[in-house]
Amino acid sequence: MAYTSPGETRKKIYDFVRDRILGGMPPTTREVQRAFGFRAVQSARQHLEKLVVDGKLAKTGGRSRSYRLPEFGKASPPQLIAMLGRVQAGELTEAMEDPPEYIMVQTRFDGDELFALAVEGESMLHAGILPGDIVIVRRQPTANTGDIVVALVGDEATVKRYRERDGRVELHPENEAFSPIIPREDGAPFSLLGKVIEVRRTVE
Amino acid sequence: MAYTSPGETRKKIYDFVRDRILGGMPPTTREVQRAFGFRAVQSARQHLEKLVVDGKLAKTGGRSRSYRLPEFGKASPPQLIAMLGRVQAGELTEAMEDPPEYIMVQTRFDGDELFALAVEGESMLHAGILPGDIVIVRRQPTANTGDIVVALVGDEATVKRYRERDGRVELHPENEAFSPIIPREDGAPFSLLGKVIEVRRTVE
DNA sequence: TGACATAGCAGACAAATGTCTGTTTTATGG
DNA sequence: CCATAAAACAGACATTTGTCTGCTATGTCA
Repeated sequence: MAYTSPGETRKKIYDFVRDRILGGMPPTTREVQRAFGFRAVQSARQHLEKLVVDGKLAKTGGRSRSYRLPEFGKASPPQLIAMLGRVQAGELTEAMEDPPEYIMVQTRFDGDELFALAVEGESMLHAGILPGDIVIVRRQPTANTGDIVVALVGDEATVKRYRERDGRVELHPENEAFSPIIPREDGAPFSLLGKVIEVRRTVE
Repeated sequence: MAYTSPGETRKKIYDFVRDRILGGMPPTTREVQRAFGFRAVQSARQHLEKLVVDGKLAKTGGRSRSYRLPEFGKASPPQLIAMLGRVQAGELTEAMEDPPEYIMVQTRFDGDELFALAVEGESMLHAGILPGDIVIVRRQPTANTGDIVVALVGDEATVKRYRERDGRVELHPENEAFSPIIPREDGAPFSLLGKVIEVRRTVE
C-alpha cells in the first residue's frame, strides 16, 4: 500500500472501526487489514493499538472483535425494560401482546427497577408529553414536588406532576382543560408507582 | 454435564446469549460451552443452531461472534448512533466534546444512516419538542409534507415541520412566536439533512 | 418395555485471529 | 541533506473459533 502522510490513514481506520462498532460488528485485526489493502497484519494492528493508546478506541480483552468505543466502557450497560399495559385490579400488568415488548435504555441509575408505559390522554400536553408517548419510569414510593410521576388512581395509571401543598398530595395536569387530582379528597384509592425519568416518542 | 429435560438448558442458553448480545459482546461457541460447563463444543453448538432454526436467534455469517437477535417486529437491532453538535461551515460536525457521545436506538429501519441532535429553541413547542430534547434523525435528501425534518438553513441546523406548497419548500415552526422559513425567498443556503423519527427527553 | 427424539461427549481439522520480532520505505523538520 | 519518527512490509507462532463425523446417555411417550 502506498505510504500516506502521518495520521491520514489512522483517521480513516478510526472511522472504519467506529462505523463497524456502531453497526454492531466490530472488525477483527485482519478485517481492518483487508479493508485497507495492507499486505501485513501488523500495519493494521499498529494503527489500532495506537488508537487505543491515544484513547480513541478501547479494547476489552485479547479476544476477537474486542475493540470498542471508549466512553461506552464507562457508560452504564444497556438494559431491557418491559412495556407495561393496561391496569387490572389495581395492578399494572404486562401488555397483552404475545411477544412481550421491551425497550432498551441506558440509565445512570443502575440497579433501579424501571418500566415503560404508553401515555394515554392529553393531560400533560404542555409538559411536552403527548398521547402515545412512552414514559420510562423508575419505581419509587415517594416523590418530590415538581416531579412528573406515574400514579395509580383508582384503576387507572396517570401521568401527572406531583406536588405537596399543606401536607397534601396533589396531582397536577399540564393542560388547562384538565383538573388537578387531590387523592384524599377524591376518595379514590391512590398509590404512587414511580417517577418519570425519560420520555420517548416515535414519529410517524 | 448432567442431562436436563428437553428445552431446559436451551432456554438458559438463549437467555445467556441474549444478555451477551444486549451487552454488546455476542459469545463464541466455545464461550457458551465454557459458560455451561459442556465438555464438548458440539453440545453448545447444537443448542445454538437449534435456536437459530427455531427463530429465536439469527446468525449473520460463519464468522466469530455472529449470533444476533432476530428482527422481531418493529424494534430489533440495538444500534449506537453519534450525537452531532454545532454547525460549522455548513456541515454538521461531531460535537466538540472530545469523547463523542453516542445514543443507543432500536429502529425498524435497519441500514439507514441515523444521527442524533440536541434541540435548541422553542420553535417546536406545540409539537411536543422542547429545548434540550434529543431528536433522532434519519438522513434523507427529501421529505413529505407534514414530516418533521432537520434542515440546514445558513449555518444553523433547525427542526421544523416540512411543507411543500405551490412547488415551494416551507419550513414551519409549531409556535406562534416564530415565523415560517421559505428557503428560496430568504436566500439562505438550504439543505435537508433528514427526517426526525424519534424524540427523547431526559427528565431531571 | 422399547422406539425415538433430545442431550451430551470425543476428537479432530482448517481457517480465523491476536500477537510477536525484525526489516524496509517514506514523510517531515531542522 | 540528514536524523528521526511514522508507515508499511515479511514471516511466523500459538490460540481461538467454526465446523465436522461419529458416538453415548437420558428423557418421553406409546
